[in-house]
Amino acid sequence: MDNLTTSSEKAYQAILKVILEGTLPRGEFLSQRMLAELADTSIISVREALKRLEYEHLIESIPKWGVRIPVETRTRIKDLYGIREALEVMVAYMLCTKNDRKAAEDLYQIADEIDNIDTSVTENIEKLSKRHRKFHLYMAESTGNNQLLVELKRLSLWSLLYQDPKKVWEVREINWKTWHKDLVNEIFSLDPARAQEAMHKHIQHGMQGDLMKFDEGFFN
Amino acid sequence: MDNLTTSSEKAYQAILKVILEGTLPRGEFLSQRMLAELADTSIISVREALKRLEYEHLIESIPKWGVRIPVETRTRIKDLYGIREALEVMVAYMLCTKNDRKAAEDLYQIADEIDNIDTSVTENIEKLSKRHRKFHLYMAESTGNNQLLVELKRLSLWSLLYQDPKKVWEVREINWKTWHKDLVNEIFSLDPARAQEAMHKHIQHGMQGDLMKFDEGFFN
DNA sequence: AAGTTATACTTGACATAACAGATAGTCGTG
DNA sequence: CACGACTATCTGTTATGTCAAGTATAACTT
Repeated sequence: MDNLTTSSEKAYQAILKVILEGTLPRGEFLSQRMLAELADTSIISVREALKRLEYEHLIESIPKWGVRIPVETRTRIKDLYGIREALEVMVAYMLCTKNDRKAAEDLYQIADEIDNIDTSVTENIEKLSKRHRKFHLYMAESTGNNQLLVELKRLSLWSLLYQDPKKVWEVREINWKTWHKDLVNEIFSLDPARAQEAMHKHIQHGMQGDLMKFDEGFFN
Repeated sequence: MDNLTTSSEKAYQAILKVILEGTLPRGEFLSQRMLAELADTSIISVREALKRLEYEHLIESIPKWGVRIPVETRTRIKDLYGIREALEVMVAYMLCTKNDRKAAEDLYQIADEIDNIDTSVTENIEKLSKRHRKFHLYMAESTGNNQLLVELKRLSLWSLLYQDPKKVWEVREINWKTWHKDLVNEIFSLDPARAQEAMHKHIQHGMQGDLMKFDEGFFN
């Protein structure tokens, strides 16, 4: 956990916690005073925290009216995944044109670890989720563009909102054993078109999983 | 100009104004009280405005120390252009796969307007800048992904920071008369690889112009 | 004269409280 | 019973004042 030196940070962490726990109802407006009491700080710190959370797509703010946790819709999911896809494809493109062999080897190894995890063991699922996050962040780091990393982290918070990993991974069983290794190979194929197309597919595949969850009414 | 109903908005507009005018020195820390006096509001409204400006990459904030207009560096320019490139390439990709003929025709017309403006007339330069902005925003709109538009607008504010259009456009004289029309043609070529590559080139070309300005010491 | 301490002043951060707008409930009147 | 005005009480917004921390300057000591 970060420093809780500043009061805004304290408010941020507290609100983030209850959001991720899912205790707050979606769609209903949240009272700033209530949140201040909950976080044991003042309203103004809460407001700063809310600004940040809005920026991270975890809440939406309607001026003069308040903030709320957005109700998910298909279009919202698709839109945010679109941003994610844009950034990740750019990562793939940059890695491809840079052709950093060290990064290629490291990534291949991480990909191998991911592909070989036995998902039938429930304990492994969380581990898989962590590895997968590490995988994508490592790619972003390897581009050398720090802003890309920042933006991707900002989005990754949102996707934590529905982290029931069982559903997420189930869908991907199709071509399981080489799914991530193939991606790495395509990225480092020295052909930007192939690299980008592989990443497009990768992200879109993930989105399909989340959309299925949505259709099944996973988000109350 | 937006509603100046809220006080934060007022502060935001006032601070944005002085930033874009370039009257504030880069690198030096700005006093919140001074800004509050300048915007004729209270400190807290200024603080909210600063948070937003930080998200828009116009200022950077160092906790417990204050905010300042960042000194530009080559890496900062390249990093932010990287984000821009990611989003714009995604726009191109989506337009290509959607293949909306109406959008194609509209865009071709705007591109034609841009390509045919006589840049030797100084009055036209601002017009050109506006058209170019419209061009890119129209593309983003046509994707149907609203978030893409939001993110691009957020970034476009930053690039306004060095809007001395003479320099910007000068560089692009090379293959002038069909530069934007070619881009539109490539995007709607039905080949995602070509669409993306054309947009990569387009943005990178713009970046090269700004980097040249930077090397010439354009940003004091 | 040099170094150290004290003090006044600046800054950002924050809490409290006052303000404005909207809503819901209630009381009173037709 | 119905309907309109008033009030109590929510809400977000914002101004004022306070606090702590850092900085420069003055003052004192050796």
